[in-house]
Amino acid sequence: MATISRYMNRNAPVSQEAGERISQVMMDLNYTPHAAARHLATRRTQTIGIVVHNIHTDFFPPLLSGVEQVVSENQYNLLVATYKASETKNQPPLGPHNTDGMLVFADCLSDEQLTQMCIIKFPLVLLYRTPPPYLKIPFITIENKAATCKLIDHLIEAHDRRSIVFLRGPRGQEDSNWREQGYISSLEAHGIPVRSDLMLDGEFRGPSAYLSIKNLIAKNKSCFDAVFAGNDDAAMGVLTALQEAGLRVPEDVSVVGFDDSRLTPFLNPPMTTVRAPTDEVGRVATRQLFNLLQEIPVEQEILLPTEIILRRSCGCVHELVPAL
Amino acid sequence: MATISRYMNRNAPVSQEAGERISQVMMDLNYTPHAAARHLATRRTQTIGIVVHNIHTDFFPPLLSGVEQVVSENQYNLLVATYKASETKNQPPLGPHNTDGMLVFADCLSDEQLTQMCIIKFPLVLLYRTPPPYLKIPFITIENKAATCKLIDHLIEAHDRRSIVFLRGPRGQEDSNWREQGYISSLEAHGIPVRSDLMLDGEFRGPSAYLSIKNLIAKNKSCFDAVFAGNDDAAMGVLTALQEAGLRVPEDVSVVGFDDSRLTPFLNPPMTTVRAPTDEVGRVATRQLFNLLQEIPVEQEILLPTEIILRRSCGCVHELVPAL
DNA sequence: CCTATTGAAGTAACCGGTTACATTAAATCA
DNA sequence: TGATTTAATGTAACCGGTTACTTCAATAGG
Repeated sequence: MATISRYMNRNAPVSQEAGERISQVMMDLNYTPHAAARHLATRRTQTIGIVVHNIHTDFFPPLLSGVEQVVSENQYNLLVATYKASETKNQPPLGPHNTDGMLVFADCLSDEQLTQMCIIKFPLVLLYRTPPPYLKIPFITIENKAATCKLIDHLIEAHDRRSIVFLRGPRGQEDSNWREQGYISSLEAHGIPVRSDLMLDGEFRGPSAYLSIKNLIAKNKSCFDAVFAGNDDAAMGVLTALQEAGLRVPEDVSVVGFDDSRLTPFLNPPMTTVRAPTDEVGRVATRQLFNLLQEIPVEQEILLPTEIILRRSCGCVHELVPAL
Repeated sequence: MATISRYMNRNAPVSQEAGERISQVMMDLNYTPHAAARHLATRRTQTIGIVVHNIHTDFFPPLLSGVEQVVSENQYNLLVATYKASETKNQPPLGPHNTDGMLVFADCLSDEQLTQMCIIKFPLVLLYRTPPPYLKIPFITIENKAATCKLIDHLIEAHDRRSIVFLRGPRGQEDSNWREQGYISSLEAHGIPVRSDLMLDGEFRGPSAYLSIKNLIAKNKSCFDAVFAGNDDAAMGVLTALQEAGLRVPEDVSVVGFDDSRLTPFLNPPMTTVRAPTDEVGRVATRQLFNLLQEIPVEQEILLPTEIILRRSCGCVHELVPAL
């Protein structure tokens, strides 16, 4: 038995002959080692987990895809769970009991839950959020504020927009706050007053954004000339609401998003947005996590750059054909 | 120890007092049971797996999302792996050793691999494929042929298209074959000859579709007046190629897709396509798998209906605003 | 030639739960 | 009241591997 184990793990010498017999018998019996037994004995699950809010918005696929890529390169398994601490009293479905480490998206886990996991030294990497100040957890974020600021600058300077609606993301999500800061600082830099009646909920989702814009239009159709949608998903909802109201994009209203998700160049009109390297976030974060697992020192903080992408929805002439 | 186990699994009476002590201590110690130990003892992993080709195309998110929903309703874990038997010699990353059952997308696993798993009675449900005739594995498919046929009928009858390009999906994927059958039978029903020079590779992916159309245009710009793209992803590639060549959609060329993925109504022009209940496939399949796990008899074969959705890309007037 | 080292394989404890079986006390029954 | 059932708990084997420790033979070193 021990020899077999040593053969399979190649962690001690095994005679040629024994090796051949083992591999022969393994073939004959169609043997695969029982993962649970191995996990139990080694205390390693060869599995990492990722906790996200949901899977079906355009935002997650590239993230998951990046994660999955690195995970399979490392011959690990990937457990995917949807969970949001603020919406349930259940324990998180993933943790030390079934994974070796975890990627945590934004506010899926509460500060207390993170603290618990830190106490037991459970390897974590945070995506799109910073840890509470008393915890040392590596995290990956993207440049939100500067990009948003530039985008708003562009609306103001290039397209002479002054009444720019800002759609917030979900409360408690840092990206949303930074984008708000960028919005405000751009307005202030241009001496434009920040109007709270133009700052609405969007929740980074189409339906919610749609409703916000629809309500705004119901109150006063011409009180705004541009919309920063929060993200691309919300931007789609904005387009719908504007179209319903007979407002033209970009002639009457400029619309800009965030993420540069795969479909933005195909929208009508093609959407001006901020390119965020979502798949790269997934890859980098997963590599960080694997480093943690091997106790290789990791950078505490990684900030990935973003870049504004001008297309037609802000008012720019845009003759480029969508890239694939 | 046994009492604790019984308390946690509630499968034998435990005194009130003992129960309280246990739960108290569990809180104090911040105890979570070790999944691997449990798996080893019970021979159940409380985990199901899904094998797909990749995650990042628009097709998979709704599928995964549907699966994940049912999985978490059942308090199970979900292992996600990308794998394609035809592209590697490695063993599949998922199987009896780490899951209780598996969902298998299309041709991710080979017939031999399926056979192996059947021999050991490993619960499987197939997505978008039928099992080889000698295996009894429940499967979920969608109505491909009739829908494609109707869509081609529509191009011919409503828009007077005669030279309709057909972009194939990946070889070995049944959906693609059925769609081809639908295409052919519609042409035949209208007495239009089936031209092999109009049947090109698309692989259900944008870049591939783009190249096929680009090549075709290079040969003869006006040899076709419509494109059935195979799926929506490919349709996006088609749009790009046409746009580059200065061909207008739908005036010069009608373009239609398949799937009705989330973005199709937002494309420019909004895409005529076939609505496939992808998330429902995920849910239904997962429910089937859970039935198998509990040895509840399941339907061997489930065929979900599809429905054609007319928008502007085929030439129909389309005033509806995209729904969210 | 004797000892130290190395290669290969065996032995058994251990990982952390589950569960069949045994035990004991309390409750029910005739 | 004694016999039987039921509730609650204890005991220990077991799930299927890993690995520290041991054994033994072959080889190298002095």
